[in-house]
Amino acid sequence: LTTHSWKIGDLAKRTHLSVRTLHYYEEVGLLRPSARTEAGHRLYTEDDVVRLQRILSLRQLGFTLEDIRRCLDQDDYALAPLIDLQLERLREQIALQQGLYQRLSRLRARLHDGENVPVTQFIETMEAMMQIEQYLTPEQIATLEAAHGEHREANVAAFKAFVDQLRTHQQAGREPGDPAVQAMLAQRRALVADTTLDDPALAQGLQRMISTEPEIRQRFGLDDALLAYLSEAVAIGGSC
Amino acid sequence: LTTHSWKIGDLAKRTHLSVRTLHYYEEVGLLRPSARTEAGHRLYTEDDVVRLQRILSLRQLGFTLEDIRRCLDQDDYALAPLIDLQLERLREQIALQQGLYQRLSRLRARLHDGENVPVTQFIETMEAMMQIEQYLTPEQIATLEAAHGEHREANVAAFKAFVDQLRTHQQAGREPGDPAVQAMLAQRRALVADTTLDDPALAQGLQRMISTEPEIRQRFGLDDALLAYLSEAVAIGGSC
DNA sequence: TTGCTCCTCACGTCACGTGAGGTGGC
DNA sequence: TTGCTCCTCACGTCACGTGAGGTGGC
Repeated sequence: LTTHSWKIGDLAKRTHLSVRTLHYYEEVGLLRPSARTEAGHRLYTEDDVVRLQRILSLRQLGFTLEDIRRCLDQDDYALAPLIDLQLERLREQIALQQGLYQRLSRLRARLHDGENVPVTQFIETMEAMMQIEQYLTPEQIATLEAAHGEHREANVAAFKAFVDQLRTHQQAGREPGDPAVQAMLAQRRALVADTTLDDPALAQGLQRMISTEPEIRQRFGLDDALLAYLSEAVAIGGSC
Repeated sequence: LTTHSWKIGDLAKRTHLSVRTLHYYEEVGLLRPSARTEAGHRLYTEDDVVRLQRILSLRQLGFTLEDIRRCLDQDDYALAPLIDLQLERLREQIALQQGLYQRLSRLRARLHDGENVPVTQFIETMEAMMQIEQYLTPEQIATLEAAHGEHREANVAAFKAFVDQLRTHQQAGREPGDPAVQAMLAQRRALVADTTLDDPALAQGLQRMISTEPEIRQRFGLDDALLAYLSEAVAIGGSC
C-alpha cells in the first residue's frame, strides 16, 4: 500500500496542463491539494488526481469551471438540465457559425486572388448579400450562385440593358399594352429563367425583394414609376 | 444641405448598441466622433455614422475590432488572407462543437428523466464513450447505438454470461478445440451480429478495442488468459 | 555555486456590463 | 426644481498566460 503523492510539476506534465492552471483551479476552489511540504510546496494525493481527471472529463463537455465544481461537490447533482442547457447553447452556436461560414465562403469566392478589392466595395457586396438572405432560403441562394457562375457581371449588365430599353418605350409615351413593350416580356422571361435556373419560388423571392427594397431597384436604374410600368405590362401580358 | 449630427444616445438607439459600446469604440480608436459640444458631449456626423455601419458589417463577419480598425483605416487592405484565416478558425470551431454535440446528445439519451444518475457514474460512462471514439468512426458508433436501442443492459449481460460460461470450460481444463467450447462459437457469432447489425468493420473495430484496452476486458470479466483461450478457439473454429 | 522547481503577487486578455459620483440642458 | 441624458473613472467578466522577484532541494 504505497500512497504516492505528486508535486505540481509532475501533475502538470501528466495531464498536459500548465502549472498556472493548477494554481488557478485551487484559487477558485476546484482542486485543493491535500497536503503541502514544509516549504509550502503543493502535494497532490491519488484522490486529488482522480478528482482532476473528473474535472478534465467534464471540461471536455464544455461545462464552466463553476458548473464542474458544483457537480463534483454534490454527487447527486441534477445533470439533465445542465446538459440540456449546454445542448441548446451548442445548437445556437453551431447554427450561427455555419451561417457565418456560408456567408464568408461566398464572399471569399468573389475575391479573386490577384486583385485587391477595396474594403468599402467588399462591405457593399456583403450588405447586398445580407439583404438577399432576408428574402431567399439558403438553398435558393445556392441555386442563384450556381446560375450566376462566372458571368455574374454579364447577367447584371443584361438586366440593366433590359431596364434601359424599357425606359425608352416609357419615355416615348407607349402604353404598357403596346406591342413593342409586350415584345420585351419574352426577353424578360428568358432573363429570369437564366438567373433562377427555372425555379419559380426563387423567381418569386427575387421579385418580392426588388419590389420592397428601393435601394436594390436603384442599383438597376429601376425607379418606382418604371417598376409600375413593367408590372402593368406583365399583368396585361398575362405571364406571371 | 442639412448636415445633421447625433448625440450618443440617439446613435445607440438607432444601431441597437449600448452607449458603453460607443464609448469603448472611441477608447480603442475605432470610431471617434468628429465633434463635441462645449459641455463635452459627443457629436457624431453622417460620416461617423457611415463608418459605424461599416464597423457593424465587418463585426457580423466575426472579425476582431482590431482587424476591423485596420481594414477601415486602409481601404486597400488585403482581405483575402484575413478571410481565409477566419474560415479556417470557423471550420475548426464547427467541427469541435459538432463532435461535442454528438457526445452530449448520446450521454443525454442515457439519462432517463426521472432518476438521478450519480455524477461519478456519468463521468465513467463518458470516459467509456470517449474510449470507444478512439476505435470507431462516428457512423459505426451510430450503428452501435441503433443496435443497442433500449436493451443495452441486456446485451451487456448476455456477453458477460457468455464469458462466464467460457470460463467454466477453461477451468474444467477443456482444450480450445473441445467440442463443448467450439459449440459456443455460434453463440458468439450471434452476439456479435446482434450488437453490430452484421457490420464486419464495426465488429473488427470492437475486437481491436477489446484486445488493446485491458480496462474494457476487465469490465466483462475477460482476463488475459481467457482472451487468449477464446482467440485460440476462434482460430481453430476458422470463423473470423 | 549552479540549475531546476517551487512559491506568491499582480497585470493582461477581449469586448464590453455595471455601477459610482457628478454635470448639462430642457 | 425635477427628470433625463451626458460625462469620466474604475472594477468585473472567464480561464488562464506571462512575467517579476524570491525561496527550497538536489
